[in-house]
Amino acid sequence: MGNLTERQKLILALVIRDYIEETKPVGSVRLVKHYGLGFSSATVRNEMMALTEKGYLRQPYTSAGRVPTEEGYRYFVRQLMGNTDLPTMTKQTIAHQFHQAGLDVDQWMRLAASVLARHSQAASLVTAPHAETARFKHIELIGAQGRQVLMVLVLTGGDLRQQMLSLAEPIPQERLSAVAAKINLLCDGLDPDRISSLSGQFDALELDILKLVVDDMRHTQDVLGGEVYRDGITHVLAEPEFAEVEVARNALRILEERSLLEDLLSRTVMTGNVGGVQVLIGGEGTWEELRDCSMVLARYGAPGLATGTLGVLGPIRMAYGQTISTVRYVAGLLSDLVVDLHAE
Amino acid sequence: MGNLTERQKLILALVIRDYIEETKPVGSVRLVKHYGLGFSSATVRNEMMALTEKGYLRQPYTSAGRVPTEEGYRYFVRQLMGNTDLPTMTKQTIAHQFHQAGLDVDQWMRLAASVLARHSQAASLVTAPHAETARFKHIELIGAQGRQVLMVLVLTGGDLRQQMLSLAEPIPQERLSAVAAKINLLCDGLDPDRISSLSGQFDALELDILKLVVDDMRHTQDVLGGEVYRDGITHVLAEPEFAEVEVARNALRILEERSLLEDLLSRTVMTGNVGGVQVLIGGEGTWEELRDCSMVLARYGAPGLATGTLGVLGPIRMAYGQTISTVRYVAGLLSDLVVDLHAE
DNA sequence: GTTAGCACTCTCTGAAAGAGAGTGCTAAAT
DNA sequence: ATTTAGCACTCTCTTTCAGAGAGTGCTAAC
Repeated sequence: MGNLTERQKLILALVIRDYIEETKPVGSVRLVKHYGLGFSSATVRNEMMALTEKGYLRQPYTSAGRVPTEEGYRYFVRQLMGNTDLPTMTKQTIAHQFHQAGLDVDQWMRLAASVLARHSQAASLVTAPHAETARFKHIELIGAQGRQVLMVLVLTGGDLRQQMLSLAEPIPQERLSAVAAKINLLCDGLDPDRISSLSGQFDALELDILKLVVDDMRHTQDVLGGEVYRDGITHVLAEPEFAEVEVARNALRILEERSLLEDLLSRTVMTGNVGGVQVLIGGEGTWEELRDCSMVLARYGAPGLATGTLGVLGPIRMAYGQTISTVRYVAGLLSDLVVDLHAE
Repeated sequence: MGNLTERQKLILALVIRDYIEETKPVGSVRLVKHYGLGFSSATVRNEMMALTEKGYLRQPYTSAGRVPTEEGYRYFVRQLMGNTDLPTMTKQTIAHQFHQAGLDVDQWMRLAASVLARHSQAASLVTAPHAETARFKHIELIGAQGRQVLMVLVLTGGDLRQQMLSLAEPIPQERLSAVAAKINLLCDGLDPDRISSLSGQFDALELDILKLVVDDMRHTQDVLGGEVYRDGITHVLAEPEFAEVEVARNALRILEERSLLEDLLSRTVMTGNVGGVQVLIGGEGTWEELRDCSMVLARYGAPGLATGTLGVLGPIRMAYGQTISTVRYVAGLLSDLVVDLHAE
């Protein structure tokens, strides 16, 4: 599939650009006229034929204009696009919004989803940051009415889990506080496995609670342990490729079904490094559900402390440059947040 | 708009039933044949004319079959439907699922959204329960690294709020614990206003924190203070009336935009009683966004303790009987949960 | 009050025709 | 050896038109 000449690269890039803007097959004449090329439409036709041969363009039907193939988009993103970056103005506006939100993680997540959705004109997705390896930090047991007890579990990295317990018999608050104090003393900074190994030093009530603590800590390590924030679902519906309801359903299922999402994330961004942006174009042969759409994903956070995932889902005909730089920039901001939360 | 004869009621009910099943205008001949009526199609035509006159039916175009108007659906829901109830089997299955979920509120919410979506074949919506009047129960201040402090605030009813604070200077954990203990002692069971009035008894650091506590408590009283759980968005997209993308967008915006939702809920279910189910058919002249869809909403919980909202959004051509009974039943289950969590 | 009969209305479907856009090829020009 | 002009050809999209079909509303008989 030999390499492309400079002129072929130019034409491929222009076809993609034009198709993204106009949503209809790009013809040779239009290309020459609209972008003031220094050669004739016949030349463009010849080059287009070559690009079609190589699998980067295709014709919806004989003697129609050209449309980029998925392979074409991939080549564009990898080789042609260059390192786009958001305008400084845009960056400042976004950063400003985040600074106004203070240090509330929930706010940041919501804002991140909103910014991603607006700037990429697609559906966005943000998972809350959580520690990769959960370590115990603090437990609090607060008696509610009767046998009900609220257990609040704090893990390193600020992960917080709550749970209502229903005990066999009412326990006075003093006893609960004592239990919490003992656990806090003995388990400080330990991972779930270490905690399990300490069972000898606790009585029955304490062991009951420790078991819940360990379960909760293990659960927190899942990819999607925390909340998932979404936004911009209506944007993708506005795109013509999602006019077909079946296509739209398929795409939204990815955002909606936790199991699909978990599978997808664990096999993509979770294998990559923080900071890198991954682009999935049209399922890539692996994900049937993604057949008609693309995703731009990134992992953010501080490795070892806490990480999360964010990304965007839109049509394959997506403004990759703009979207990738937005995802990268927001990932950077959220990484800063995570570091700030842990910084001294 | 005089009352309807028994036969007119029967015909209206059958038209609605048939239209819900078949999604196409109902003709007089079909009605007679398909439901074995004891009178002729000409009679049905006469009655249909009367029903059209009264505003309960309409014709998409001259000499087409009849389709229910919104007014028709409303009459049906109010007068004709009777008190439907889910089959005992179905109820048991649902209840069983909930019991398996233990006492984890998050699980219950997710399950409720899932059950509602599946049984009504529409998009569902559940808000977590929270106290109507927030009362202080417990505060915990946990030093993270450096000047960062995690504040965990527990309110009566099990509402839990967390927040990361960034203090002006590092404070040792002993001091933080002392502050928390003092606040716990003095504010126990108080509402935000009372807490504000105590300012004389605290020093600067304590006042800083108390201010955050009060703000957080006030925020919790909002309709949508907590998390919103959604499910079944793909169901509504499968309905033919949402094939038009504009219509689908409009409907999904209601679910997506917090501000719209807040307005909607505060002006409907929040004005009603716990237990009652409210049905909104086609915007009711008030909500432009709801023009092409219906919602079935209910409030659940225990008044005075904690309440939440749940509901379903689907096309106007909705199986109201089935949906209403599902919403009612799930609301009942969640109310039981809330009571359980507070019971002694 | 109910029903059969019938003319009429309106949509839906499919076929046919014409317009338009764009290609691929050939042969000339650079 | 490229590049370009010219041109026939292909395929879709839109419009038009006619016929089928479903269902009504009216009238007159039961």
